[in-house]
Amino acid sequence: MYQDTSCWTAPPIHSSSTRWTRFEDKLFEQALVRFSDDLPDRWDNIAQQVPGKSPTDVRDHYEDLLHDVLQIDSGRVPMPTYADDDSLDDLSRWDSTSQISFGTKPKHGEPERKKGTPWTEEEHRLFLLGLKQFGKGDWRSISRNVVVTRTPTQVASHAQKYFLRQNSVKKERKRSSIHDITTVDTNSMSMPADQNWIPPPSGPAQQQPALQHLPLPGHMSDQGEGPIGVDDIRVCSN
DNA sequence: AGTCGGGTTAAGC
DNA sequence: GCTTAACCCGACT
Repeated sequence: MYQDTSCWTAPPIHSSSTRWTRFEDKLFEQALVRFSDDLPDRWDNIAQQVPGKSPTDVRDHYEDLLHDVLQIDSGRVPMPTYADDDSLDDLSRWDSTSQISFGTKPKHGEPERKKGTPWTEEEHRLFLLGLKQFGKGDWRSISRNVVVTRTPTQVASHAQKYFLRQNSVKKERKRSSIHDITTVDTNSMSMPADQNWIPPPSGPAQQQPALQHLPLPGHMSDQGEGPIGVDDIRVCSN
């Protein structure tokens, strides 16, 4: 029972460049995950997924969202814009079988075990942000409002691995992992122009530059370098 | 071949 | 609904 995104009974779409409907938001967020920030024409691609929106629109919207998150993060705003909205449930995610359409969708009712779509950097960053917003344990809210491409179960599972990694990494890390990213790289996330976010004064002087941009593994076949995963992103304020 | 990382799933609370 | 742990698979050593 896979949900084909193309089969959605799409609600009326208002393609105003200023107003974003829930549905548009969904399309946007899904596209956000699909087109990682390492792709050249990211906003063009994403814009194509959201009818009526221009690349500039989606980029602005992204910065808006990021800004919101950062404000929430810094305790200025209680809740995210649509935190209590649940009218988008049916179109917010795929079944774990189909997941993100990264090209490898199971044909049809395949009894086979699904491989499981790896988390993207983007998703992991969102996860970390959600973690800060809603706290550890509220996977449902995180899934619902932040990492909309993952089910609560998937988020919980990812969190489990993430925290396990955090613990084991203290001892000694063997291979690099996506979970090594523990800081949200807000730069690579396109900081809002106005830079309203004020990093909480974390006592002593440490606080590295909010975000470290670590190279992703991608394909390390030719690069003998130690690849680092999505999880190298760490939430900054703390 | 053994080990590790990461995703899914089932069981327990 | 969340946590924990087993399980599985792919990739790395």
